Amino acid sequence: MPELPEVETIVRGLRRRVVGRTIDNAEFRWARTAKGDPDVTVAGLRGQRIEALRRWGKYIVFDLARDGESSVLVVHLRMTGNFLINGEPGPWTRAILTLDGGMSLIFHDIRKFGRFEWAPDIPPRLRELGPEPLEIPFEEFYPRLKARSAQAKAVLLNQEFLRGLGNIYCDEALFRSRIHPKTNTARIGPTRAARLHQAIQEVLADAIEQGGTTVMNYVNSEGTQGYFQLKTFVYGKTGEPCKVCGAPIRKTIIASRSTHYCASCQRR
DNA sequence: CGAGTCCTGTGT
DNA sequence: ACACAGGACTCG
Repeated sequence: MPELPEVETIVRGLRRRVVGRTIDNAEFRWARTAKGDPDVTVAGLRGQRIEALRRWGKYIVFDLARDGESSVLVVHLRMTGNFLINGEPGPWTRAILTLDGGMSLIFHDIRKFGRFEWAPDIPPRLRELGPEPLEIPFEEFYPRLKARSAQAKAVLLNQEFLRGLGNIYCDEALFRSRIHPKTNTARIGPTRAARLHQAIQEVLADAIEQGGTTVMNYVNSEGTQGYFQLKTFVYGKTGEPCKVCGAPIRKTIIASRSTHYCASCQRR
């Protein structure tokens, strides 16, 4: 479920509740949720004060401090991960962070793909990711786009190009900018590139404003059902009429991911 | 590049 | 029974 807007929503929901608190204990009910040795991770997290909480692409970064030493807890929710504040542990609970003041963070993750990594600092792999899509100016975006020579959908999905876009928002941004997902990025001129840059920013901003996009059972950090949802134009709309022109939305596979587009609005 | 892997749940 | 799902990593 989570792409940049969903992660941003979760981080905003958690931040005011956890910053300034101390991790009294950590528990992994699914050992592989911890990257490396779970016991080492637990020992590393105990007694850490949460100094700040931020988002890095689709990652959640807890900035920690203990005895004057800083470190980070990096969490990736992958497909089905989520945090519940003060929730009851259940069959899909993979990790629990017990904070001071009688507070707990339950990590709920049906598919067990989510990962917790405790490290001295932001790992190199994260530093090598591309810029934040909501922060990159067009003057930087355009040459970056032109420097690639691959299908637009594959480029947008690549976290080394921009960090945080996932399958839904790639399809939606391409639709909004009327660019066919198979267009080679090296052949996108300044006009279309500007539309794409703006579409990316708009669709992410819209989604964040609405608390993300719910496909299946999205439950926010407070444990209540998500009520708003971004309306998608193409994602998951295969066969339905395009909301702009009425042509049926098509589905294909690009970079081994399902890709939705309107063949009439998005010409090659 | 694509294919396989990690996983469980849902829909056909 | 089988395809498919918001993601990312490893391998050939």
